[in-house]
Amino acid sequence: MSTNSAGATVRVLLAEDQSMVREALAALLGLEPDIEVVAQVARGDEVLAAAREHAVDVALLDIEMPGSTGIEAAAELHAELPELKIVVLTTFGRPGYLRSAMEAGADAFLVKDAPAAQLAEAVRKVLAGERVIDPTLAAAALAGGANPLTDREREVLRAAADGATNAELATALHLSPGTVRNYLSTAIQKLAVRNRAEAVKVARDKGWL
Amino acid sequence: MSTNSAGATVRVLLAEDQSMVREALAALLGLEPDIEVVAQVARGDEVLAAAREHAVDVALLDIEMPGSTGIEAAAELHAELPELKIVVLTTFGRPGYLRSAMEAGADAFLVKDAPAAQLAEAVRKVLAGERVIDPTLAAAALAGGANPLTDREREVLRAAADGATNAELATALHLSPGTVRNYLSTAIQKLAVRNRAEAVKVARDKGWL
DNA sequence: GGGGCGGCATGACATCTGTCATCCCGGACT
DNA sequence: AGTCCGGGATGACAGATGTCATGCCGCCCC
Repeated sequence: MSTNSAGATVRVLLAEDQSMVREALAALLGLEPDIEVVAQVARGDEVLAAAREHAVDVALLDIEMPGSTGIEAAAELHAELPELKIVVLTTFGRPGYLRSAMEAGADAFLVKDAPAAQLAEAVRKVLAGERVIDPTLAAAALAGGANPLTDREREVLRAAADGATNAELATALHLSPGTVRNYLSTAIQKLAVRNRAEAVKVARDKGWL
Repeated sequence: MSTNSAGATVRVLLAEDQSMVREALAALLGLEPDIEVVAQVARGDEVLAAAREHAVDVALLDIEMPGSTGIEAAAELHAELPELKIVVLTTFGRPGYLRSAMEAGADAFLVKDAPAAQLAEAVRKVLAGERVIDPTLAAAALAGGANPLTDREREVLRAAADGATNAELATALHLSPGTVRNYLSTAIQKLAVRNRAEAVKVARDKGWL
């Protein structure tokens, strides 16, 4: 159990699947005298156990990871270790990601093309009880509105993303081919596009997929 | 002009668009006593000028960058500064990327989920005249064969990737709609898939797009 | 000079996709 | 009880897409 009192070093967990990036971020944080990276994992489903075992103060989570996403890991951490501060760090500044990260209990949301100095800064701020969110992204998330797709529409769209045909989608999802087309049709209209490919594209880069 | 003689420090240029990753990699390399990161750029089209200005020994290039790709930058460097060693570092281990990186004059090809230690090691090896390539990837590149698509097919497929309709592609590429369909049809057959969406997918993750 | 290949085009045809109207069911809210 | 919404389905229809045969041009190579 760590105390987080002034002067003590912050115990950080790093979750990121690309080793080179992960170890590089560790090196970066290692330069800060008040921060210590005490655990590194490459999969979302190893986050909770590692956080428990190493009694970490702050978890730094990438979203795109095998096993489970950083968002899911954040939700688990928030439920099991409510004291723990969570920083979500991701490649894509998708408004939907920000929204779901916050709903999962994240304290900070950073994109990887922000200056590196913001990383250590964010760690310190969340520890002080602050929340850290890129204002531009926050605006986009609020303006963009919530995900308009129903669960089923999202499922079907996700399944259709790789170019599967309607018949294949139907068998894969245990639906009638006609129903698949109906869901895709409504999704297409809700997203104001003209075919499934465009629908996949916009849903993806809003973080709705 | 640097000498690269034993004992001298290696002058490295880092090209990577995501600041956080770039600065983290710089921190990582900074830990090595014999390596010095003397220049950092975030765009492909700034690589050549920076390499000239800072008299670098090794250029470390990400592929996915705005301006121009790391591959294109590598080709420029190789033509203008043949002495310079080039390490291509990328997120995706696509065989096609490896192939074109090598054709562009790269001396090493690393994927970001290799262990971080390989980065400094690769820098030293290329400087010693060695070539560094992941054997698994090399095998895949050789087995996978060359890109079977013609220039036009690739162009059309790339343009179709975002879900544009045939008519739109036709006007965008100054072609007849029928011709667009012909190209897509041949591309679909060459890639042994059943529609444009799948064609885009497989072309993409072979690095052929 | 003939053959092959790539770029470009057309027309015909079969299938796939997207839309719409319409239906049934169950849960939630008034 | 009535209404709305989401899940699931059917059938009909128009338009988009994929295939194929065929033709023309220009280039390169034997």
